[in-house]
This record gives sequence, structure tokens and C-alpha cells, in this order.
Amino acid sequence: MPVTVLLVDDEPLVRAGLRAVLEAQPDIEVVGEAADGAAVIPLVRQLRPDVVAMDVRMPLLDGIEATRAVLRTVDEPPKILVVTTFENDEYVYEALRAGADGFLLKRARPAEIVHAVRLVAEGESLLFPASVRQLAAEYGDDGGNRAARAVLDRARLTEREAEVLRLMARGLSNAEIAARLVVGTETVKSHVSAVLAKLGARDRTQAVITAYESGFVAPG
Amino acid sequence: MPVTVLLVDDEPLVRAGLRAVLEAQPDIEVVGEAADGAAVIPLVRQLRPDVVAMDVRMPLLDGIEATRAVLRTVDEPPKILVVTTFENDEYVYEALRAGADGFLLKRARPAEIVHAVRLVAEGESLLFPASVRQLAAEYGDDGGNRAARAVLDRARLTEREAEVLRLMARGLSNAEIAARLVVGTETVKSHVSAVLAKLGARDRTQAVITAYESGFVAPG
DNA sequence: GATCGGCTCCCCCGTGCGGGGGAGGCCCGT
DNA sequence: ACGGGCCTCCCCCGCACGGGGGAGCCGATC
Repeated sequence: MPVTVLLVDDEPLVRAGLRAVLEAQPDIEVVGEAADGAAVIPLVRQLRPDVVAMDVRMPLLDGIEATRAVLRTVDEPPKILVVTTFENDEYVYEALRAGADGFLLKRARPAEIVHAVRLVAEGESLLFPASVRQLAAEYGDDGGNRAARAVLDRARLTEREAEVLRLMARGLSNAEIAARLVVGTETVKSHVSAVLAKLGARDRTQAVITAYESGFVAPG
Repeated sequence: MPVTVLLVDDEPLVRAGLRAVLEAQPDIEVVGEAADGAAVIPLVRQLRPDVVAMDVRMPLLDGIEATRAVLRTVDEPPKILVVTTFENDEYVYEALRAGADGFLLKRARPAEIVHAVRLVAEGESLLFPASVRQLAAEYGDDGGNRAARAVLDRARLTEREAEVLRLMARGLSNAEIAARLVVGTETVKSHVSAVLAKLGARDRTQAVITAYESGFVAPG
């Protein structure tokens, strides 16, 4: 059965764009739209979507409050994917603290948007810490590390994965990590892949960046 | 003509080991040995080696003082490669501040030792920041970041290389960096290789680690 | 007993990465 | 006028990396 998505954004253009991108996927179905946060709760109750793609800046009730409201009042709440143009990092951070499962940039490529929806639908946390920082820089926004911390707080790495990430952050290769942990390199690759997925990192470098940005490893 | 090396270490065993490793290379020649720092200056004057492999902990005159003395009193001084078992990070840091061109762990593999000698002989700075951290951790030594800072201070990156490193530290791939700087990917690869060589990093992840450890990029 | 998450290991596969060279153009200092 | 540093781009090449599957084992949980 397909992943059902509710779109919440005050701009019709954005909703149309998201709908076009998501409906192009056979396994994703957009089941409804809302133009402001206040309309979200009844729609969630009615449609019971798997994922809510939620804008942060909206009239009446913003994405953060709407996220809190949904999580507080709905049984088996949907996954919340915060959508942002990212003029304001603060909002994203707050939304994550409010319980959102991931965030997504409007500027992201279609494939990334689709990927993000699938990921949160599967119960994985969050996306794009390093690339958020990168895009934030383009906008002159200095943000990132607080979001990165939120990412890691919510990433729910297993003990082994955390251990692997720590070694990655010391510059060790997969083979070296394998030797250190006395396991096979294939095992390490599995853990590394899990870490990359959970952190939304494209490669080990981005994962290590997130580790530093979040304070997961101490710079000093 | 071969690279000439003067070995300075109070332990004959270490000298013998270094000699064996280095003389196995056709392009490297060990031209002399000294057992303490005090003997270094006259030997340098007499032998005019390209590189001095200098232990830090020695009787009479330690490696730091010996390094200062050589650089202060000899015209066209040799490159100084500080050799350490690294129980003490402080010494290495001081030696680098004193003007040493690189540091090297006794536990390093022969190939790394040879590589280090060749590098400093060619005028490149320094080696193994990330792996130093790694080995330091094995010894329960928490050191690393001060040495990393010294590495970067002395790495003398060109403007372009520094720019590339900053982008690497934001998680960008070579292709993305190329797009950002409006140059070819081959150009970026050249810069990245130069950065890796100067920082003594094996891969971009280690380079980014060094960037964070040294404060070259701000964690926050 | 069955189910689930975590850890382990395996396959195939594409490609980005990094090493090793070289080369031309540019500016700058001698 | 020449060399040297820097930036630019090119070649070949091997390999580690990362994606996408699958599978067995164990302990906890239901």
C-alpha cells in the first residue's frame, strides 16, 4: 500500500509543486492539502495520512504549533516532515524539538524530496544536516549546528552505530574500524550505511561534519 | 641525488630501526647519527643533511631546544622531522612552534616514515594529524587539537586551497566544489590533493577533521 | 512460539575519490 | 628575460566507498 501524504502550506504553488513531485511516484499518494496550520488537525483525523509535509511559516497556526497540536491530540500521529525555505533556522530547530520527524528544503531536488518522504514514512529520522548548512550558507544564514544537534538527538543511533561514528570522526577507514572493533569490513559498511541514512548524510565526510556540529564529538 | 638524513635519538635501537627503514630506499641516505641534542649542531654543519630526524625526548638537549638551536645557528638549515612515541603531545606542539617541519610517530609503518622524510625533503610541511589523534587515543592521551592547529598554521595553504578546504568542511563533493568555484572537477581534484598532502591527511574526511580540530572552521 | 530489533556477514555494482604523472598560462620578483 | 609559484586542466589507474539487496543469529518482548 502506498504512502499517504497530507500537504500543508499556505502557498498553492508550493503545494502544487510537492504534489507533482510526489504523485509522480507510484508508491506515494497525496491525500489532501491544507493552507494553514489550523486546518491540519481535522484533516489528519479524517485522512489519517502517513506523512504530513508541513510548512513552518503559515498564517493562523505555524508549523511548530501545528506539529505540537497534532502530536498531542491525535492517536498514532503521522510522521511530520517540516518543509522550509530556510530563511529561518530557528523555526526548523523548534519544529524538531516539537517532535517533527524530519525537515526538508523547498530547494531540494525532487529525488531528495521523494527520498525524505519515504524515509520518514519508514520511521527513520530526519534529513540533510550537511546540505542544510551548505544551503544556509548560500543565503548568508549562519545556522546549522543547532539543527545538527537536533538531528543527532533524534537520530537514535544504536550503540554500535554511535561507536562507528565516533571512529569515523577520528578519521578511520572502514577497514581500520573493522580491525578496531574486531568485526568484518562488511559489517562496518552496514553500520556506516545506517549512520549515513539516519543522519541524512551523503558520505562519511558529511556524517563527521554533523558529528562535530552537533557536539557528538568534541572539537577540543 | 639522494635525500640525506641525520638521525638523532638517544636510543640506539630506534636509530638502527630508522636507518634500516630509510636505507632500504635507493633515494634516501642516512649520513650520520647522534645520541643527544647537543651533538646535533656540529654534525649538521659538517654533514649538511637535507633532513634531521629528531627525537623529542633526549638527554642534555631535547629535541625542541635542539631544533631551535639548529634553525638559529645554521645557514640553510635542514628540514626537521620530529620523531616521537607521543606519550607527550606537548613536546610535539612545542617542537612545531620551534620550527620543526613535521612530526612522525615511531609506531608509524615504514612506508609512512619514508613518505614523511621525502615530503619534508621536498619542502612540504608535516604529517599525520588525524592518525596522530587516533594513536594518541590508543594511549589514553587526549591530545591532538593543538597539534592540529600547529599543522594548519604551518601548512601554508594557498588562498585557493583554503577555499577548497572550507567547502570540503561543508560537506561538498568535488563536483559541487567545482560548480561553486566555476572551475573543472580536475582542478578541484588538484587542490584537494594539495590540501591532503599539506595536512598529511589520507582522505577528505581526515582533512575536515583537521580543519575542525584546528579551528580552521568554526564548529558553531 | 513468534516477532522484532540489533549485530553480524555476504553478494553485486557503479562511481567518486585520491595517487601518479604531465602541461600550459599567468603574474610576480629578480 | 628567466624562473617560480599558483591556478588551471588533462591522462591513467586502483580502490575504497556507498547503495541495494539478502541472510543468519541472538536476546528481548509479546
